[in-house]
Amino acid sequence: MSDIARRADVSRQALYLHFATRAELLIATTFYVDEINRSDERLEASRAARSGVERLDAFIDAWGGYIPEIYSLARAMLAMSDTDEAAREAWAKRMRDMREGCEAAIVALEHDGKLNPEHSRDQATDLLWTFLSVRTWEHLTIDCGWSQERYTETTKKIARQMFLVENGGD
Amino acid sequence: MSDIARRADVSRQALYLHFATRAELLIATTFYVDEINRSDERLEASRAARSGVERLDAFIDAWGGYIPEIYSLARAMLAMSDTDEAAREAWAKRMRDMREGCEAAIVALEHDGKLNPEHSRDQATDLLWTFLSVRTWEHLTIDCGWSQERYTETTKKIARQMFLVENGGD
DNA sequence: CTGTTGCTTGACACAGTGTCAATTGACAGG
DNA sequence: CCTGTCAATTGACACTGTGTCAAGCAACAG
Repeated sequence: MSDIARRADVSRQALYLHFATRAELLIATTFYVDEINRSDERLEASRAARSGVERLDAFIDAWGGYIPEIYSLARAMLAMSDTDEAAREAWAKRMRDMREGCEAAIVALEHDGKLNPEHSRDQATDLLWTFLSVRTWEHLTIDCGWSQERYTETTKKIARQMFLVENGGD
Repeated sequence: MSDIARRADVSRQALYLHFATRAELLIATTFYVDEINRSDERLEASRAARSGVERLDAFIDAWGGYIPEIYSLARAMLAMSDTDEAAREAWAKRMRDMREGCEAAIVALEHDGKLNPEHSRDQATDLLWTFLSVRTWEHLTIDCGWSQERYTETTKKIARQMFLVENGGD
């Protein structure tokens, strides 16, 4: 809080006039960051896609490309979630919203008759949700040293490999 | 530290006679837990496997089954890694060791001529490493509500689906 | 001139980690 | 029996970080 106050050129106590706790400040920051990054517009492309495969690719590009923008904040929120119930719930809600995007992509595949019957809709959604989690991104880019581009391309490839009933195009 | 001391029926200061910092205590605990859980024996089965597919399955069973045993400690280590360099390095080393198990399973597949050429050895290793990470286990079992059994079975299934050149048996 | 608003300074409480000094009790060896 | 050592004890302290509180100040509107 001291660091933030200094960077914002206000007193530490002034922060508490606006945010009751550190967690609350962090949560408010997530909304602000979404706003300046126009997170909703980013996901527009995937909703506009015609085929299921297109939608899957577009969603992976959109969300996968968004993660690096929010990673620092995501880390802070995840760390906060260990001790703060409100932060945990706020982050969980954002992730549930993101899961809906995953589900919509899987449903689009299903609608095209292209969803691999090895996986139910729910299971495919859970798996896609996991591949696109911040932790998975963190592991592949930071621990494995993959570039951002390699991350999105490989994620698209394995998603097609796993979820498509016929391998539809690379 | 107070809590631990109380549970161990010693004074808080006695802990500092044995472990210089909280991080050091945590790191020492990981060695202890490995010892009482005979973590090396668990991975024996996968080394004994004849075919690559068998080895892959055995490794997923062994490591996947070990995660729940160490999860609390892993969480503590991961949280500590945010602030403590020694803890980060200790955890990273354990994970690098685990990655060798992943690589050995992938190499065994490769040796049988069964590794899907879509993925290089390194890439397949990184992906298997990611699927078997504590964070992925955490996401699937805790956030998605999967049972432990479902986690290992599904992980085996997607590993076969992704890494095997011909779908070899379910 | 006055009341309100938003911020300031400066103090404090509380929890947690890590340090230090003095003391105690057990135990082994001369 | 005395003595040194060792491991633990109690009790204090420093330092950091979060959150609270009170008093004061500057700007601004009516």
